[in-house]
Amino acid sequence: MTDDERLPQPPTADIDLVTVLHALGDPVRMRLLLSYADGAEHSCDPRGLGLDHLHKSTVSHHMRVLREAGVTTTRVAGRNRFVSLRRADLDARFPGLLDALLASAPQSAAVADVGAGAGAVAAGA
Amino acid sequence: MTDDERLPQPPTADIDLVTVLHALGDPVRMRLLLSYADGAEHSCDPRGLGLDHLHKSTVSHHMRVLREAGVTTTRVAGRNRFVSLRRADLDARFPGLLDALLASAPQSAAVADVGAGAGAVAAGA
DNA sequence: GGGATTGGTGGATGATTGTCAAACCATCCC
DNA sequence: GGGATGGTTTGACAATCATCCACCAATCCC
Repeated sequence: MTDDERLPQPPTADIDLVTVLHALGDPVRMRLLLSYADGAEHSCDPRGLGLDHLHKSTVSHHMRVLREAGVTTTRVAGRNRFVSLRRADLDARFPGLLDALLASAPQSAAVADVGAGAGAVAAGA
Repeated sequence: MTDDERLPQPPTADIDLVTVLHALGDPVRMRLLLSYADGAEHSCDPRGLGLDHLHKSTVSHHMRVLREAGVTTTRVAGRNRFVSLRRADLDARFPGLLDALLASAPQSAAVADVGAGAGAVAAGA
């Protein structure tokens, strides 16, 4: 499960705060973060996340930025990639940051802004 | 004191999380944030902040970005500008965020040479 | 194998952005 | 008035970035 192949990502100690903030300082990536906040693994399919207006490659680009910043991890399983939040790593490196962000974000990054959020693709499944 | 003229800034309710994160997703502005974390008012002089390598207009630009994002407030007194953190506003809008940032930042945005707290400026000069 | 599915790569392009330089403006002080 | 001081504005320029498009790569299923 969790020991599949993973796309390259920075080790926990190398996660840089400014890089993380830069990654999250974009409405699309903030929207992705909110989706990943449920702790579940998500496919790369942006449908249902209110990002239908974006090209697939654009979403792919944003997910890469999040991963390279250390925000997410991507597990490769067959032709699917399962993206999830590196919550433990982020909490260890920046205690309280993620909680504060997730508590504050919905007010500023309302789903209505980007579209209707139908929820996680793989959440709970 | 605090009712001098102030440069334009967004009202508290309009401070947007993504905009704030975008503003802080830059090493120079993160450095400024750390300087302002002492709660004091600071002149626009970047000397002593480890930003000596930057042109003054560049620093001015970064301070404008911070102010327009709602991170700082600027009081105009004579020919001086006194910049300070909008800590109460930020805490009200994003509880815990600033604390988490300031607790985490020094690890990532360490400044090599700054040994003097010459950043804080007494208004009575 | 052949086709469908899932997702990424690379190029192109327009928009932001970080930076410097020089000019400018307001204020203080002699 | 005339400098000197503190800071902003404007313009220019290179770098980064977000986005789209067309094509590609790996995998699953029949």
